[in-house]
Amino acid sequence: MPSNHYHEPYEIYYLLSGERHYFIKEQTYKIAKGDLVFISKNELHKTSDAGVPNHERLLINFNDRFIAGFGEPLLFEPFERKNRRLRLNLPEREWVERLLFEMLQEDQEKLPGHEASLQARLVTLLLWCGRKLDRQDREQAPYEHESPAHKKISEIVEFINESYRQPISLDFVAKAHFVSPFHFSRMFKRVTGFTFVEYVNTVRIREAQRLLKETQWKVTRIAETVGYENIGHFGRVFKKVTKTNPLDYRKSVKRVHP
DNA sequence: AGTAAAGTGGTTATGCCGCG
DNA sequence: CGCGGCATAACCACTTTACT
Repeated sequence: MPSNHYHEPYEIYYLLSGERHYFIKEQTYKIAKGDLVFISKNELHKTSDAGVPNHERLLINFNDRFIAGFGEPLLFEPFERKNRRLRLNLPEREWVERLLFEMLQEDQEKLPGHEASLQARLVTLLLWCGRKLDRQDREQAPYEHESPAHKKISEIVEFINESYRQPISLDFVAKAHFVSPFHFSRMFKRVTGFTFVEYVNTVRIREAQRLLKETQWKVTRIAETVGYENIGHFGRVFKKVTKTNPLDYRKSVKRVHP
């Protein structure tokens, strides 16, 4: 797995043991043993320490194409809900764990038909989760924030996600939300796992990558569009996040020019 | 037009403090 | 325990300059 905080494939995360914090898109979840977590394609996410020293997890990554053939919208249900954490009871955990370990084995052994086998199990898992979430939503109260601080940061993250194209400073954001910049800086790091600038840059570069891929715009224009006033600086940040420069990225990702 | 490297002044992250 | 202030090193944004 790349250490990057967003990626093209969908991700399913299952915590076998330990405890984690998981920031996804705009909310932070406390993840306990036996929880399933769903991260959609290219969504920003970051795990951080929850005070428990060790943890084991299982990851599944897959692309649209892998299950596109089924044409079943319910498959993507878990990735489209507001609450991305699915809590399992003991019998459910046993069932899910068996499924996951079977998938792991199929993936390692690569016996004939392993791909179909993986698809079948993934579809089984996703449908089951989709239905359970459906039921849960009707029966239980919706997602609640861990604390007022989490709620506040959630709102601020949403704000940043909408306004990163303009110049944006920690000081401005903090004051606009009635918290001291000092306090905000700490709170943001604690809740999201990102520092403020780290977060803003990541969001901006992700958008820049999308534009490099999907448009023919010049790098200068893209840099401006995503909120950088200076092309040199944009290049430096881009390299730091993606390990490559804008033009090379475009070349690597564009197959045929239309 | 892009990229890279060096220099600058401003911003941010963070430890330590006090307050309620 | 949540919050705000202060000090300051580290970091970052932005410029300048030079190179492909």
